[in-house]
Amino acid sequence: MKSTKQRNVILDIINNSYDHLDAYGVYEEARKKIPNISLGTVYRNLKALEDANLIDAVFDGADKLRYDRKTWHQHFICTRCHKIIDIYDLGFEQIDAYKNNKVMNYKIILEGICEECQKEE
Amino acid sequence: MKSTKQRNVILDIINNSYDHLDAYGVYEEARKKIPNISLGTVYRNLKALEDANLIDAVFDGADKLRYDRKTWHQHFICTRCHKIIDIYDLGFEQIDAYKNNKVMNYKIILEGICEECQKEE
DNA sequence: CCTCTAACTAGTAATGATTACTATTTAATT
DNA sequence: AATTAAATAGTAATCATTACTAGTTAGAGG
Repeated sequence: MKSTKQRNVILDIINNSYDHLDAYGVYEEARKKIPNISLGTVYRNLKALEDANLIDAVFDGADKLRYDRKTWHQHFICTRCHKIIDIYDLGFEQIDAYKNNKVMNYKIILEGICEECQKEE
Repeated sequence: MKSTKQRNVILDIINNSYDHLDAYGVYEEARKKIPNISLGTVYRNLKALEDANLIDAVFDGADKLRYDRKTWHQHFICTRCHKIIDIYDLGFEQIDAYKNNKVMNYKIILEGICEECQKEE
């Protein structure tokens, strides 16, 4: 992976933001540094950085992917407004009630390489 | 919510499938019962059924929403082929290694109504 | 340094999942 | 049975994302 000005700016934006930006939000931020950066470049790099495990992608529960720094934390997602709230201090015993947010459901998603894909390596 | 033939068929398909169908997959199944059912009807009802908490939506990690019955379970999602595997017996102590699948990451997503949205009620 | 080339970029067009729209039909209440 | 709000089929539109193309650049090897 080559190190380009565009890629570095994008990684920087994600690493310094707590806003769970979507691709267009990253694009808007990036234009402040590189005014003629292309939206396609933003999408391509977000995907490349995610594949390289340098950033995380979070689905907002509605219709869009949002991007997030790698610092270990979990998420609370509001099913009404689709706001994403970071959780740093989640103990399993508190899954049912997280602070003042009404938890209706929780999902534990394991991500990795399935057996079949491992065989193909 | 009115009870229609279309809605009942769609709910039935989800409740009797272990395939994590996407909207188009549900559409194809539904057409076996109602040949001229409209794709828009499928989308509208999937969303309505999800809002009514009768079915679940799962993001496949790539680009599509898939629908799932409400039976309590968790998911393993392959980051390579985006296969979704049901997990019924997840203990927290085994999060790091789930059967023969290589778990690279896990996400705990709490879903509910955030403080601000609660105030608006 | 200089050359070379694979990887990258900007800009634009295309794709594909999802939503919106419209005229018609239907569930279910009075 | 009459009424009507909600639902439907079919189609058009939207919008997030990806693909394409011609030109540019990072960085490896001489």
